[in-house]
Amino acid sequence: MDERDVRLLKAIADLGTGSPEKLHEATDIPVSTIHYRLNNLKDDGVIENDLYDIDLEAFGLGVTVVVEVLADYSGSYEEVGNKLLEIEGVTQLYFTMGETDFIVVAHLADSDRVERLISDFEATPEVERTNSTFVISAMRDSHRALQSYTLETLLDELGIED
Amino acid sequence: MDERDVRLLKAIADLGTGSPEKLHEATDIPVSTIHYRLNNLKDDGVIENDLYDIDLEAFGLGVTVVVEVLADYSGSYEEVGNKLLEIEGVTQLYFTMGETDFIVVAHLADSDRVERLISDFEATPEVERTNSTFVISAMRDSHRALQSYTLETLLDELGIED
DNA sequence: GAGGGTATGGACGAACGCGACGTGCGCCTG
DNA sequence: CAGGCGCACGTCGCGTTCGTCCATACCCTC
Repeated sequence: MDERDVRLLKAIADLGTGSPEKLHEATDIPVSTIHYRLNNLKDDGVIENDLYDIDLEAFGLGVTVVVEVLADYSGSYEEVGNKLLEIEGVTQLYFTMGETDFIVVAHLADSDRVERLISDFEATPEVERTNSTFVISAMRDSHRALQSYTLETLLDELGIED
Repeated sequence: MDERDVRLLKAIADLGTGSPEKLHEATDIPVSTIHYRLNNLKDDGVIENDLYDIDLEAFGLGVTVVVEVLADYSGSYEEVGNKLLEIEGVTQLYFTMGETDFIVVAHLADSDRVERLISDFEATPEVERTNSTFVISAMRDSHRALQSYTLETLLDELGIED
């Protein structure tokens, strides 16, 4: 995996499309080369399916951390949240009820990077305290939430008659 | 949104493809209707992009919960984890270091369903205690982890020369 | 039974997937 | 250093698939 692969994958993530033509426009990589690269990435298991889900482990972001963030959001929580969103590696950001204010899931290259992540958090003035938990194994880390449901349950819970 | 829409979206999630032909095989919905339906879902904002990311709020799974699970995994943690994975609504499951054993992110239809989720957890013999946190606002809930990085950082952290 | 929304089938042009082939570059070997 | 080999990249072309348009059929509702 080299720079071009990374640019390609990032373009897919940013644009939200797998269209070779669009990716060409964004990356300047010739369309045929995009095919060539994507095929290799599929063979290598970095790309998992037609939806371009990425195996973060294979890609090189194998470290997952869950961070609880306590913050003083005397302004609005959105304001603080947006600052946290700008920190690199933050994949999920939840504003929550209860003891902690934000819960963050981050995907990082290695455990050394966790340090930087935390110091990025602490460098945000509104952040008062953080509490990080290392993930040993991500047994499921999917955005395809519907997978975990049966069709019946979905119809049921959404109140749809057959 | 009706049964067919749900079947379509679930097929996309299960198969990991957006190919109309494959979806037709899986759902028995005519190809032209698949086009018709998917277009409507895009217009309605349920499907967000070419990667078929789903707006869970628009879909009807607008409630997010983060649950810490304490378990007795005298067997293997995989064994317990696999049981937890079977519980409907579990989108992410992390086996972690530290005080808690598992951290779960779940997407549910409404807050009533949280009750059932928790009782599903508690019904698992190995589970000793759970601690759930409601999400007020999911400020980012993306699987496209690369979005949060700049190209430079990615290259840097993966140790790729330009 | 008239009319709006919804669903389906067919047909056509456009886009895509993929294999075949050509080129350039580095590296080994004689 | 010449020649040969292999890999990565790019170009071309063809068969397939996709997406859209239009015409028709369905089905409630009034």
